[in-house]
Amino acid sequence: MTTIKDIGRLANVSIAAVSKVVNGDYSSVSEATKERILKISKELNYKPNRMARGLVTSKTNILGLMVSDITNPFFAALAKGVEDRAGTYGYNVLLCNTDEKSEKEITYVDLMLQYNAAGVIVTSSSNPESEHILELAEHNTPFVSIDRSISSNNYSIFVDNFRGTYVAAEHLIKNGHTKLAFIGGEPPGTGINQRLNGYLQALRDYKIEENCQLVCIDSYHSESGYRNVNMLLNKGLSFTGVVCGNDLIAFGVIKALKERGLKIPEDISIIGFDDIYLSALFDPSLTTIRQPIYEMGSHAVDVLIRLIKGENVIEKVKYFGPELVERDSVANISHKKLQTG
Amino acid sequence: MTTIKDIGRLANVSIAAVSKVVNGDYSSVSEATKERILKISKELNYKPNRMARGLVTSKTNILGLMVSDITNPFFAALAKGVEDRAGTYGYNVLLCNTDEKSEKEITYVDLMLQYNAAGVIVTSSSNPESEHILELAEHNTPFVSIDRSISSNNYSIFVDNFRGTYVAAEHLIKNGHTKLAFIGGEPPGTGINQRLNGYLQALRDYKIEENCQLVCIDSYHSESGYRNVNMLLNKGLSFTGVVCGNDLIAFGVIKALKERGLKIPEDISIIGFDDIYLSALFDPSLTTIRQPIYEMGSHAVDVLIRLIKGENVIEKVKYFGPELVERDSVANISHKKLQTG
DNA sequence: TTGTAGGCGTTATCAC
DNA sequence: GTGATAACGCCTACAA
Repeated sequence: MTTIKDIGRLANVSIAAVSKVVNGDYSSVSEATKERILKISKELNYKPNRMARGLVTSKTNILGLMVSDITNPFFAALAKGVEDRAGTYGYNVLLCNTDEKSEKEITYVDLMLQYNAAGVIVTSSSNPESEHILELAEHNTPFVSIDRSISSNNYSIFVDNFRGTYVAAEHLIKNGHTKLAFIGGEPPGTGINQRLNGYLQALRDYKIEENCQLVCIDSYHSESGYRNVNMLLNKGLSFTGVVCGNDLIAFGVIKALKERGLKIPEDISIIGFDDIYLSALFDPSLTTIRQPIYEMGSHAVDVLIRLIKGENVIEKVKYFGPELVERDSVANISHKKLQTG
Repeated sequence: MTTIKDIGRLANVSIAAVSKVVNGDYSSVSEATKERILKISKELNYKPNRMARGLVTSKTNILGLMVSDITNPFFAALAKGVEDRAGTYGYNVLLCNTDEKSEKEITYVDLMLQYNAAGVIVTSSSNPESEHILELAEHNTPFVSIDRSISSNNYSIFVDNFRGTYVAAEHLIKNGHTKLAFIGGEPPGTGINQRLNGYLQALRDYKIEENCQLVCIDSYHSESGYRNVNMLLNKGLSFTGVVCGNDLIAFGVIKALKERGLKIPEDISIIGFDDIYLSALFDPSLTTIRQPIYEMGSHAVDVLIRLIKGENVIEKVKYFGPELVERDSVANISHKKLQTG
């Protein structure tokens, strides 16, 4: 490990000069010494020790990104958006997979604190408790949350979840569906509640009687969709459409329905949420509510950097618009209804 | 930020005593002072500054994990295996997504070096050049590679890729297929070559004439499968089965075939590689070659920890056995052949 | 333009 | 048992 001391010795200059030059500050060194230092540091393949640097500056250029399930392509896409944007600012991102365990989340918050992360981005978690996230604030480490409310006054980014499922349910209704199931994940802050609420509101607005039995709250994995739709069917409940909490759930639902010989969308229409890249590959390709996740990740970084720099951030909470992506998992059954009605 | 100095002052002891106690070494402190220190450090919510610690010990408990595409559930599963295992050793993992760009890989290697990672795990990359990885070795940071050969003598873990595609092709052949296409990703070290070779060897062993036109090497994304199978079909080439470089490619292939009205597996049989969790959800569920990725990740950590501790590692290269997972994307057409033949 | 020196929070050595 | 104190590598006044 070569240090500025080594370079200084070989270049016959003080470590102060070396420090300046390797940090790109040439303001008070002669051209000659600058060249000498640069040359030698390259020859020795000098790499600054960030531990030492971090010790004195008490800041690093690390951004933490905490996701609850890296296995979900949704979060992978988010990670990409965050990484790309962070790169443009010269920051590196440290991806932390909490696996939906709040103990892991606590560990990672500690880690971020102990390694002096410049800032952190936290995403939704199945665990509604978030006090430990506030530790970041206590230690003056700025953070922004995505699709998760931590406290009443932190910086956060949401997709309009309410509107998303409202549009989803509405889309089904406009296609003639009146018996709609809802299968969602566990409540992560206000996130899933809003999704549930959007669905419920759509039912109300269109004067459709709501049936509590058709509402399932479980987890955000495909197994949840698989399990719950089977449960609904086993109970003998009837429905022609299901609004899913995310695309993975939708995949599970589709799997279960196919196994039972049901056809999608002819027999049952499905609508997802997120629009992960696999949704277009599925058969049928999934009609879903797109979250502009890449953009949300980018924006989170923008906000975080401003916070780090102590600059002003105007919007404390920013909502992104969800967007209906029509593909092949929803059928129009208005015609059918007229026949039978 | 409370430091050991603060605690020392409040507890009326030296920082040396505090340092010992907070590190769990009670060997040379009285019960009384120990209690006092513990109590105060808890009250002040003391967190050791790892920068400072890392500075003096010149080691951290960070393990780097470099993956080429976090969007691929295969790597997400690997990350899980690595994280879980690292946790049992008290190490934290820093997930680096290189996005298949060697510039990013270089950046991350630097980062690992600069932050004194205890060790790093590198995985396959589309980029065959790997000299920059050797920088880790130059700086005495141990590393182990998964499915990628860096140098002739680094510690590495492979799945037997050759055997994997051999078995895949053999499976198709045993089901009566004689015209087999191969669609793989770009050559990541020996990885893809081995996969291609396994396929070729199976053809030879079963006396099936190989047709270069049926071999496509592109990338590991679903688009690659989609694009290449369409190309083969557009060329008017005939084949009844395709061996895919990974499951994502297989998904793309399936998508393309369905769009053309072809039935799977009736018209064309598909076999993947990896067995990501989505393969079971697909329609048809994908017959594939399973890599025990979680176990491979675990093992990589085991090896890495031994290297970090300077312990002896017997197997420099470890091969894991791939496993055929039969599902619904392969049809037996022997019967058909007999009829027509 | 250049160099000296103090200090960041820890660990670890060595007296007491 | 306890406590000074010297590193670790770097940044940054402040002097020269």
